[in-house]
Amino acid sequence: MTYRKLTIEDIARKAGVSRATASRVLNNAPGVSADLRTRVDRVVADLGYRPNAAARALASGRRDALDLVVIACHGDISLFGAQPYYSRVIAGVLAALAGTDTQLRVNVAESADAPDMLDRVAQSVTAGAVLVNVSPALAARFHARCRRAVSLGATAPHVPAVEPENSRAAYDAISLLHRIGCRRIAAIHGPDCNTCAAGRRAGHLEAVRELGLADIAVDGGFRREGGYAAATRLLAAHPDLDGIFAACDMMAAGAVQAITDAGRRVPDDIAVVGFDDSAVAACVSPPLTTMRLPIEEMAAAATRALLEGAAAPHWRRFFPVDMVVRNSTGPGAALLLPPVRSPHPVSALAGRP
Amino acid sequence: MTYRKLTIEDIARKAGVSRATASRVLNNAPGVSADLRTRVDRVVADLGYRPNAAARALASGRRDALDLVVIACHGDISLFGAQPYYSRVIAGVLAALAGTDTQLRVNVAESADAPDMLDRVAQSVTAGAVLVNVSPALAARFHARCRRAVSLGATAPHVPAVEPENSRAAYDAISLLHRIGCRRIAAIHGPDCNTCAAGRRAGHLEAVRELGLADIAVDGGFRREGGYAAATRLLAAHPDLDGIFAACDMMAAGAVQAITDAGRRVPDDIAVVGFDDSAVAACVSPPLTTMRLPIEEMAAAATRALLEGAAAPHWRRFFPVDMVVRNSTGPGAALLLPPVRSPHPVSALAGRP
DNA sequence: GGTTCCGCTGAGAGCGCTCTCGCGTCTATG
DNA sequence: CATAGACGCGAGAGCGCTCTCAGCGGAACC
Repeated sequence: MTYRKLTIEDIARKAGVSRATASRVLNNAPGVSADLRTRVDRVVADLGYRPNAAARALASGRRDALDLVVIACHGDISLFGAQPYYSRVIAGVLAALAGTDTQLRVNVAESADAPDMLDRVAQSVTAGAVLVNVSPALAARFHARCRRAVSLGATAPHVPAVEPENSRAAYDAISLLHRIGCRRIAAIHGPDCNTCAAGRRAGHLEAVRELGLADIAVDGGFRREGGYAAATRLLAAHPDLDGIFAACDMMAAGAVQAITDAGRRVPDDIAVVGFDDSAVAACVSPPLTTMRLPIEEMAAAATRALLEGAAAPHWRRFFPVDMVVRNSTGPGAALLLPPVRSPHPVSALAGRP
Repeated sequence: MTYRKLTIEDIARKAGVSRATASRVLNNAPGVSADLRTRVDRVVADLGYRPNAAARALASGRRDALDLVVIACHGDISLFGAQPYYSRVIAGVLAALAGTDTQLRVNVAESADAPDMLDRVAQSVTAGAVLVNVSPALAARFHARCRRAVSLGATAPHVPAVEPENSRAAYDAISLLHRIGCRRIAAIHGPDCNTCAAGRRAGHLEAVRELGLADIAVDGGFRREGGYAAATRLLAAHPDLDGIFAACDMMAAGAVQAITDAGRRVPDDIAVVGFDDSAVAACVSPPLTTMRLPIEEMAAAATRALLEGAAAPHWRRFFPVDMVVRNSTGPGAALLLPPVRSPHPVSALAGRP
């Protein structure tokens, strides 16, 4: 099957119009008579013509692609496959992109290669970029070069962002543990270089301060095995532990396993709260009480802001993180009222990382 | 900060060479003196120049991007976020792409829009496309237009493919259930339009035939809720059920939940085997015995074949699916020898879908 | 010294598209 | 009836790059 490459020239010739008119029809631009428009449309349909994206991008300066930029901590690119988080981000972006015939490009780099990768992406003119876990400094530089960027999560002040209330949510989670009676609460955090992990850590510290708890915290690397190892260590160091807050569900799942393996019970001996409300949360036994991060919605909002060009430098959209009470915090937790929220939950946290 | 767009012209001028020479240096083409080469390289580094991808693609006809093409069943694009499968595919592709400065484009469409999307992707010349769950007919058409495509999973005969032994693995899973004593075994399958689901269904049917089982099968849509609903129905219809094979771990997790909610025990009353060995498998209680699909490795292999241009029409690479025995099949299963495998496990299955 | 060959370089013609600009036609206006 | 404006259309100049081809100087050979 010889499938000769069609160009707009072919279409124009076949339809008996100029290249310019054909282009106008293809782009739904005004200033074409209905007659010619249908004629061109038919030829396009008959021949199955598709404009060449590269040529279009070059000529127009616009791009048909939106970039997702993810920086992996410590070169841990494999986290991308292990964490449900990222596929949920992609799902959200794709949902917002559906029907726009804008394509999604996925760029993942380790922190070491991050500046290089960001420069490359910034240079290629795109519909925009959704930045995931890009440090504030790099995000700022990126945004300075290519104005079309939105950060998923807290970042530099003048970079537009979609932010979950990480800090607030972590505070709420620990507050819940406290209210069901836990007094010796530990936190298993994500890696330092992860911006979300930092926000959750801040919330933990605030809870420690306000509730008069000891600051017991370890890093679980956002992985199940890390959560298992962290909980094992915590259990050994603090035999009186009665509550664990994990900064993601995968780590919480590992922690539950470690607790069980150590011969303790969840939630009777130790209550556990996870974070994300990912697919695993409901699969764990007992099912995890967790903080529902609206990842898909946030990613979709960031994408839409980019497509609509609505993302001015200080544009910001905050997403509440709701508590999903399941069994890992015991039967009592469900009966408790949700923690009291201020009307503008975020203002209280302004200035926090 | 005024960040004027650099072109190769700027580089050439600044380095005192022609555009052609600058281009040669940028592409590591031979025929440039070491002197000029270093001069150009330094200017590029100093100015932080990045060639424009669109212009490069247009001029060379090559593309710096590799496409991942996913067709979602029944318009169920949200499965992308709910199934760990897809992020593992992406992780595998990204791993193979690391260091090649080829970018990944993700294209997801519902079955209804599939022909349209495939045409668009086929038209834009790319480094190649990894086809996930594209029907054999569409894959064949796609491959006819753009020779650079590899299917992940069984497909049309002359489309290159990386195939897991789905059928064999499903057979092995059910055979395990049979060997630990299950006699009333049901299967929870994926949606018909999913090619992997079809392979697993074929293996189930073979097991039914060879082991003399009843053909009890329902569709669980590759989702946890679907698995829960399916198991609930199965339990009601077949009170004597003692084994369940689920075509993915998410459905298996749902099934375990349903069994527990129905007051039966896993594995004591009903043994369960999942598929994929995804992140949830280990989180479920009891942890799932499952078939480990080397998704990342397969995706990486497909990607490498594309990059190296090794994917001739009949190119094929088969991946064995190993059994991971955990507790959902009881303590006895671990003691059983793995099922006997023929030396070339796939040849026996040749001609199967 | 003349010829050949070879390695390095630059000029220039596109790649397929968009978009400005100007021309011609057609309708409202004074 | 002349003029202005609006509208539809085509010509043509790029977008930033690659790649062929011709030229040029120097080494090798007769």
